[in-house]
Amino acid sequence: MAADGATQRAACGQRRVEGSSRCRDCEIRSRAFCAAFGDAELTALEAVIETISLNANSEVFFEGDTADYIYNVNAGTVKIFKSLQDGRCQILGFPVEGDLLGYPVGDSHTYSAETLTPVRLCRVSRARLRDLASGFPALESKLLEIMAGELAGSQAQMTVLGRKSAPERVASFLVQLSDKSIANGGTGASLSLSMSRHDVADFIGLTAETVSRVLTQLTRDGLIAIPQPYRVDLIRIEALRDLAAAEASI
Amino acid sequence: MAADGATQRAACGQRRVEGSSRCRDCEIRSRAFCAAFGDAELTALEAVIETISLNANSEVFFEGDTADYIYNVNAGTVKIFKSLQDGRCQILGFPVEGDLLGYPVGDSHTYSAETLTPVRLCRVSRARLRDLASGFPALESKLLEIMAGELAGSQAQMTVLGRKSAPERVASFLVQLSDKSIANGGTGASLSLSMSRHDVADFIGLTAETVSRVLTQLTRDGLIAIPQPYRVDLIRIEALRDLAAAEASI
DNA sequence: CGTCTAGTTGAATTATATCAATTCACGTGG
DNA sequence: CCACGTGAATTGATATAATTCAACTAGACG
Repeated sequence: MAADGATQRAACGQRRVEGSSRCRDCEIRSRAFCAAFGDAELTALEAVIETISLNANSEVFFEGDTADYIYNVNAGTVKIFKSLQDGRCQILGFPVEGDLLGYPVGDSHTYSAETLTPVRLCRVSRARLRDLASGFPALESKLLEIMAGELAGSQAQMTVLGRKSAPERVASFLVQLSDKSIANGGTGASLSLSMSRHDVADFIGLTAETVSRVLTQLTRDGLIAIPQPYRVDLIRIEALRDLAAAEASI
Repeated sequence: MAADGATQRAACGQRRVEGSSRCRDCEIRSRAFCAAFGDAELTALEAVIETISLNANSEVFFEGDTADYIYNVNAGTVKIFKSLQDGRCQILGFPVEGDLLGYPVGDSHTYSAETLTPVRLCRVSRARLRDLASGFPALESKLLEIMAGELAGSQAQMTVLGRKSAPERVASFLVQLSDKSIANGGTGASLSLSMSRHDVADFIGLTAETVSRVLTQLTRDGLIAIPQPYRVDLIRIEALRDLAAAEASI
């Protein structure tokens, strides 16, 4: 469904820059950093933003690249990850619509970003954004809020990676996707995955085989159902939450 | 050296509030968020900050507590961590002098904080800080910069926890401490640990026994020396870096 | 001088990784 | 429309890194 084979290099032709967009009409603006801008400032924002379309499996940027731009995901799913020398990979997250890609601080990107599905992005020059920000303190507030949210998420994921068992990790991952789906207006009961088992494994610190085994076991136990490989129905979501939430309930 | 036995609850008497401090004379101001304030604004800051002294092994706050204050570590070492229901623990970091404790966003603390050594803290009411911030946009910039640094650190640690072997984890930890020591003006060759083997284990996702075994092996291999349990000399630091840096060198 | 805790070391266990077939889903081309 | 080929997912057998359980050692402190 999502992956279509060869991880072909994103030729320039694949990266269609579609010119300035009309932020006024943007459906996800309220969820993105652009929410910081009032109607009055939108014109300035529109002049600075470009929309880009990418195929599945194309890179957006690499770790270490000069960070001239930051991006907002408009549609589709991206994976952001760090690579080790011998090919090991740690996926840091799966940004979707409304999520920020790249950080407003620092000279170079601290992770690589690659699309999992066809993706539409808004691209903003960091230099221009900085110019804008000087006039709108609300923007830095919003960015601070976003970064704090990401930091809290990273720390929760550190707990998953450092201290949870394989079934707990898988359950945590599913519950997390479910919550995100609910936040975006879905029911959270039926998930459409846009990443492979291997990507799931690289996110929660396991191997693809172990992820597969755990999913099979969860299916046998009646906690989930997998009608198609890229679809997961959460049947007994409270049981999944219990498994995931080895966390102390505050 | 650091731990002195029972994790006694911090009685109120141990939390000595010493009143307002003179930020002007603060030696670590340049390294803390207060660096955002110019000489002119320091008076306002001084009126809002309180200095607090804590014994070793006292809690600063718990995960879930209402976050009325944020803190700056002035001296000593703190551990910040998340707990699971059954007692498992993931340590997120070991803030030292100049580091921020608690985040300027969100209603409650997302982790617990406990001192490892005697600690001096600056405490600022978040409400008052917010008032100050409205006048000084530089403060939010500084906080954004700090949060971005912490986020990058968390993501690096995710890679350690998700994808590295036990020796690589220990080496990563030692190199990280060494770099921090260098950044603070030390040589980075001789480390004074303020945390137990168990705390190290809870930070890098291992058990205390495994940490101990790896340290013994690194000693046998001549990469480090451990003259006292809480002191580690890095003998062949390049070899340690190689071991730690399974990371792709950009 | 004895007690207590942290640390180290050893032996046995186990969860997960690794290696190796199958099976499955899906797009392609006949 | 169906056979085929391809990559992903699943399943099984085995290996192994790290944990667990347990004993022992060494400082620290009363």
